[in-house]
Formats: sequence, C-alpha cells, structure tokens
Amino acid sequence: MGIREIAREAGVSVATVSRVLNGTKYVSEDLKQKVLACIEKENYVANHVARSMVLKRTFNCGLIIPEVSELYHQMVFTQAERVLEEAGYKTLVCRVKDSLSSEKIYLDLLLESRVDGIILMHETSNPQVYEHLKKSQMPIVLAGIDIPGLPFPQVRIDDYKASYDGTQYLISRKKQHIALISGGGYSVGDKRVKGYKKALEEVNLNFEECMIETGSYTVESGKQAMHRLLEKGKTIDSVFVLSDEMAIGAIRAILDAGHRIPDDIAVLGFDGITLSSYTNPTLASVRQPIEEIGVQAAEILLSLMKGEEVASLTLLNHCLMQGQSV
Amino acid sequence: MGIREIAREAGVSVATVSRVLNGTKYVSEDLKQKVLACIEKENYVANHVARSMVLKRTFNCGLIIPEVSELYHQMVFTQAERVLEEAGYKTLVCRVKDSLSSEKIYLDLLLESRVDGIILMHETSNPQVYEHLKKSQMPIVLAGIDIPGLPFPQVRIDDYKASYDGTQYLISRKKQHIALISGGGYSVGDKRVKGYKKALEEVNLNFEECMIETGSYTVESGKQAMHRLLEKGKTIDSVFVLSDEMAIGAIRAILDAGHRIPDDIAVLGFDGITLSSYTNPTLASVRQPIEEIGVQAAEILLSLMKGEEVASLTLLNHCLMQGQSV
DNA sequence: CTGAAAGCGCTTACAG
DNA sequence: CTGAAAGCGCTTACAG
Repeated sequence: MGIREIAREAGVSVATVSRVLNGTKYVSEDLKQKVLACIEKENYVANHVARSMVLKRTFNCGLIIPEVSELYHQMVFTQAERVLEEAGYKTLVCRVKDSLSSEKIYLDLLLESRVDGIILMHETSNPQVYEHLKKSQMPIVLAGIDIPGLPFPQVRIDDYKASYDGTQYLISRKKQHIALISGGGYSVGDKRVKGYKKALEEVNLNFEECMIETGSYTVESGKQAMHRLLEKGKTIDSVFVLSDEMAIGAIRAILDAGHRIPDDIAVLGFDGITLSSYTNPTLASVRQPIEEIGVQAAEILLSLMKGEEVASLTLLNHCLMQGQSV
Repeated sequence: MGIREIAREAGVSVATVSRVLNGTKYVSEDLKQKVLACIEKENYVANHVARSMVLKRTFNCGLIIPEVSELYHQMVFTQAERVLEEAGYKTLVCRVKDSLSSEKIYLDLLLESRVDGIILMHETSNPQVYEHLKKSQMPIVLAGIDIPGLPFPQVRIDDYKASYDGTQYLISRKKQHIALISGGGYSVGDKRVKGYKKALEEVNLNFEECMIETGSYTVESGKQAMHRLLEKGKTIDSVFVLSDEMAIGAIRAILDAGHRIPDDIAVLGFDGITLSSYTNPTLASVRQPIEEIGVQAAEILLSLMKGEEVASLTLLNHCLMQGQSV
C-alpha cells in the first residue's frame, strides 16, 4: 500500500499525493480533500525509507555513549534527544564497549544507516576510528569529552579548572589528607587528576601516588576503590571522587568501615547529578551543567547539519554544589 | 559513490559487488579481490537506506519509554538493546510524554520509519493509540506493563502478588501503620495498590485512604509524597514505596523530618534497582528481575520478527531484597 | 495547478 | 559463476 495506490484511488498522480503529504506545493482544495480521504480510509503510512533515499537525509541522529553509562550520560542524552526530537529528528542510541572492534563496528553501522549527524560522548583508545570519522564528512559534535586533534566542535566544561576548584574547596575546609578516586579511560579524567595535583602543589601539600585509586565510573567501582584506599591505613580526612556515582559507592564503603561523614572523612563528588541532593548524607559535588551540555550539543549538531558555522569549543561553567558530605 | 562506481572501477557488474558485500552467493576469488580492493580504496560505505527499501526491513527497532524514565527503565532498556544489537538490530529510543498527541505522533514516526519491531514500556491513556497499533501489523512486545485487550505478548512480574508479598513482609516485621506511596498512571501501579490493600485486609488492619499518597516515579516526587504523609500527623511506622527511586526521595524526607530509619519508620521499596544496595540506609525492596525483563522482551521480539509463535505472557519471579531500611 | 517520467542506491530473480 | 534489468516507494525538476 503505497503512494501509488492512493493516487489511483483518488484519481490523481503520485506527484499530487506526495505534494499533499508534504505540503511542498499548493494543491487545489478539491484534490487535496480526495487524497486526504483516501489516506484516512486506507490507513496509509508514509514510507520514510523511500523518502530518505531520494532526499538523502534520514532525520535520524546517532548518539554514542559508553556501555557503562552513568546517570550523567543519561541526563545529557535525555536533553539532547529532546532538542533533536523537537527539530524533527529521531535518535539512535549506541552503547559502545571500549574494544577496538566494537566502536568501529558501531560507527560503521551509523554511517551505513546514513544518520544525519552524531553526538559522541565516548572516547576510544583507537586512533583509527578517528581517522575514519574525519573522512566520513559526517556532522559530529563531542559532548563532555575532549579529543585533541579532531576537527569536531566540543561542548564541555574546563575539567582541569573544575577539579582544581574542587580540591581547593576541600583545602579551604582544612583538609590536609585528600585522597582521590579517579575514573580511567578519559582524557577529561586525566585533566581532572592534573587539576587535583596542581591545587595540592600550590599549598605545599605533598602529593602521594598511593592516595589515588581508579574506578570505572560505576557505583560499585567507587565502593571498591574507597575500600582499597581505607585498607592502606594512611590518614585520610577527605576524598575527592571524580564522578557522583562513584562517590555514592565511596560513601557506602566509608560507612561500612564505621567512619563518619564528613567528620572523619569528607566526600566531594563530581558531576552534580540530580540524585546527589537526595543521598544520605547529601553529596557535595563539583557540578557540571549537565543538561545544558546536552542541549548545546544538540543545538550545535542541528546547526552543523544545516551547514552553518559553529564554535569549535563551547565551554560551559561548573560550580560548587554544597552538601552534607563535606 | 555507490555500488555502481565500485562496479565500474572493478570491471564487474553491480550484482557482483552486491554479492561480495553481502556474501549472498559465491563469487570467484579473482573478482572478489578486485571488488574488495576498490571498496577499500574508495572508502566505500554501504547505503542501508537503499538496502532497507528493497529488503523491506530496516534492522531498526523502536523502544518506547516514558519521558520521566526511571533507572528501572534504563536497566531494562540497556539489556534489551544489548540483545537486539547482538542480533544485528539498532535501537531507536522514543521517550513519550503522556499527552494524547505525543504518543500517537511517536508511534507514527516509528511506523513511518519502518522499524522492524517495537518494545513498549509506556502505557498511555489513549485507546486510539492502541487501535492504531493493532492495525499496524507491527511486531510489538510489552515490557513491564499490562494493557488488557491488546494482542501483544507481555513480559512482566505479577505485580499484584509482588505488592501483596511486600506488604506482608512489613506486617511480619510487626508494622501496624503501613503507609503507601504509589505511582500514578500505570495499570501495574493499580495492581500493586490492590495487593497492598488485600494484605492489610487479611490481617484485619484497617485500610485508610489517607495513608496513600501518589508520586510520579521521580525521586523528588517520592520526597514530596512522603512529606505530605508526615504532615498529616497520623501514626506511621512504615512506608511501602512503589518504586525505588521514589523510596530514595522518601528516605530523604523522613531523615529531614528528624525520624530514624527503620526504628521510627521502616521503608520498603519496589524494583530492586542496583542503586538500592548503596543508599544509606540500604534499601529493602521488592525486587523485579529487571535485566531479565529486558532480555526476554528483546528475545521475544526477535522471535516475533522471525514470524515465530511466542507465549502471550511471560511471568517472571519477584523476590524480597533485604536492606537496612526495614 | 497537475502529471509523466527520471532517479535515489540497492537486491535478486532470470538468463546465459 | 556473472550480468542486464526490473523494481523497492518515494520526490521533484520539467512540461503543459
């Protein structure tokens, strides 16, 4: 049941049916009504696949997020999807594992699917993938990540500064033994570690490698990392956790070990997800404007798809979110 | 740059290129190598849109979740997407608001996009939508919801029994004043309320309408509902919250009001999301096999798309997850 | 304002 | 084993 059947039944040409369907050209009221009636009657559903082929646009966008995706990603994703939807695009979600093959395969799938654009929230360790992306001519926006050398616009905060500010906040609260739980695999993670070191350095607090443990951005990994820190028996009066979800795990580990928060150990998170205001104790955190990242990434992608010029870097502001945990 | 250019360059027909691309028929090693070389050299990317048109399959599936989506949905979604991906399908996510128009529009979009199947996790109040769905001939699976009268296979738990069991658990812990925070808009929610009433009835605890408040499945709504319950000044020794996320909000409200958990008020959640094991206090909950729901829904959808017969109802087991909150 | 026809980039019987 | 050709369901110059 295609446009042709409708045309025949309404006694018009397929061109006319197409025109009333898309409103692309004026069609006399008379014919329009006939066509509309047939469409209604036959329960006709337009075929976007055929449409996409001739238009060379699918009105689909791809969104690539890490498989171990955090609430942070969900929040970005939710906003981006909303903005894209309002502009008439659907969103294809791809959760990639960080295996060499997986990301490549997924990107190929997206390219083959002829999405109109991609929002990338996942870094890979494989430079080949990036070469591939560059060649593809695909409109791409990086959200919350920084991959130097790629010619794609980025939307993110200044992770170095944000981490520096977070550490300084703990210092200002008279903390002297600040442990760190970092998350591996992201260049923004590395920048956050550097910000932490810098802040310590500036006040002559000596930085010790053993005060750092690495998690994988999940709640459980945060709990385990905290557990490892506590087991070392070093003096710790606070811990800066580079994602709120890991911080929730860290809180659990601290409580399980019988320590009080913040009296024995203060906890500072990173991200400022909604949930952080509801934990017990409520979580102090370096807040990213998460939803804004999603909105901006989507809007920039829309501009890119229209062929407009866009800023190569959109730097958003972070801030400190107070909480009982510090 | 299509299959035709590749064919010309390799000195073969488009049919041959198509065959080596898809491995559908044996092609002599000689030609195959030539074709592969050109594909490599030209950085050719197959066009799935054209392919979908002739195959009448897109290898895309639609996933419809409520806009106010919970961690519960994310977990189902993650698993379903994984299973579908392994079978070669991509997933289109649609978050629908419960406005009459929104869901209809989204479904139309999905139908027009010619997805191969749909997993529905959202109930709507609009019967028209369901009529539309029935007519569409689309393979559809309902995950975690129950819409009587629809001929689509369902994957879910027995919500009535689960809620009954949860209430009974509180009763077994000597609770006499069990408040309820329900979530509106779902038939499974109604069933859970009935299970609660039934359990109270059986032990001659009189049920009071004022002991029930309704939230909207968000953390904040749970906090507010709990706040309203506390403000009534009725005796409450426990609260059964029909989603873990709302329970997290309820815990916050109870703590903010200066009560102890579980000594003053015990809290029992529903869902058993991963996070519940990390809250403070850890959350006791009626656990759904969330990930299993996602896996089964996807597998059933795959069967349906293959044209196989499937069970009209797959009932999975719930269980009671202990926690410090009770 | 309306229609006949070409073309989007593939797949696949059908012949050879 | 390989190729010429039809066809998937649309859109849109081009003519009238």
